Amino acid sequence: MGRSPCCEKVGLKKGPWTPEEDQKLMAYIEEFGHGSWRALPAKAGLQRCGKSCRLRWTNYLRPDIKRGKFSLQEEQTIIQLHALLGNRWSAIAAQLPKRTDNEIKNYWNTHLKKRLTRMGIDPTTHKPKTDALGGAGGGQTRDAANLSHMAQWESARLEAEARLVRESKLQVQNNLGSNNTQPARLVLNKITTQQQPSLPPCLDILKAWQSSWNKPPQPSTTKENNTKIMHSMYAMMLSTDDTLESPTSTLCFPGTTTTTMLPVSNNHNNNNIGVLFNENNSNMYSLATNIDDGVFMKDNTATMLHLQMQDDDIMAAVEAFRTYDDNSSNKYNNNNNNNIVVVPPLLSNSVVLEGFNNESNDNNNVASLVVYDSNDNLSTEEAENLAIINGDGSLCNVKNLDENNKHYWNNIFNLVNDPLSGSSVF
DNA sequence: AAACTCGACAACCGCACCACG
DNA sequence: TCGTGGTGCGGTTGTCGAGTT
Repeated sequence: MGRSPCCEKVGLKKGPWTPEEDQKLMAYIEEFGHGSWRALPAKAGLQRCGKSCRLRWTNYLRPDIKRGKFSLQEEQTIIQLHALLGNRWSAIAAQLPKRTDNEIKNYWNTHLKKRLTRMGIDPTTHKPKTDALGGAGGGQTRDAANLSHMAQWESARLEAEARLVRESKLQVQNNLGSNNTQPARLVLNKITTQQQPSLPPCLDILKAWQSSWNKPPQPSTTKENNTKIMHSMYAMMLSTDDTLESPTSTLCFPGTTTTTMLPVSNNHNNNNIGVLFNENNSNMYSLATNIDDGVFMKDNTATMLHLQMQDDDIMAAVEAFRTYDDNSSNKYNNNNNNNIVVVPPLLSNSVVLEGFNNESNDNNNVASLVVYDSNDNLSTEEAENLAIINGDGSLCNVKNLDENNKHYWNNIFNLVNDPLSGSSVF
């Protein structure tokens, strides 16, 4: 036996609300409060069902609702919490002041979800789609990149989880008589904006996302360069809808026969990003070197062009690298190990991102995305496979990843169990 | 200029949960 | 304990405007 409907369906208006209806609803609630939603429409003179009134009020008319575009930090929080909580929009909304669950849900479905999908990340699991990219034999390039993505997102997810556990613990403490009556949401927000020094040594892309947007261009230092790397690699990837579909950006990769230059920015400040190379008719791709504030790139005639790129381009390059079809043979042959170069902005000569192939002697054509910092004196051998930029700018080579992962949960539990460890919040 | 497509967002629907008598 | 009303919640649909053909 079904329950009775919340109101008589017959004769009630549906569909978009008119300004007059909004005015009636607001006027009534401001004067009397909403009280029983079921009884409200008749009292307020509305031909609506109470449920419709409630939704209209909670999702649109409420005075404490912030409308408009989501900020970077809000996006960051949504992704973090979604990785942890899934489609629990109300729980996510509870961490985003003045945003409704419906608004967050819509924003996720129309923006963030698509963006992640385009990046090859399953928006449900927050892990790379291994099968979506792969044809037979094309896996290893993608595997390497996917591993990178997986590590990044897993790190973000675990960090969010740690935060939530801390929050829960804090709430328990409050319930046990603490004088701290600050809502947990505020605490969580504070945590969100601060980094834990003891975080697992994997990339926190969300921190990068946030910090990169918060920081204006500054003179280069190694540390700042690292921040900018994050900006280049991930902040752009995640924050720009058109990143991967730049109408002016056409990348050429092994197996293609033309060389296409990436678009050249007119913006000659240091925010630009330089990208790559193509050495045509050779099945090889050359490392662009002598990087100044742009990049040298070879065209069809092997003429070195000094270019400056916009942020979108770098992600086009990264995505193309990550998804490029390596089914055909001899792409990473010869002795040319340097397949892709992505140059972050504000770059000194000491930091580059490189795509490597170190398996040229067999069928395992592993083209990996490697972060190389000359300050670390990484040899090619050390840099093989995969490296990840940590949240603090240091490097985490994939060889150490498993070992690092072993410490993930320990770190999380340490954060939870030791309120003083690495947290300025407590 | 009209028809069509698509994205964004508001709104609806139905189930689940909770409080209360 | 059970029935009922009220509300929360997540999935889905509808509407509208902008862009494209």
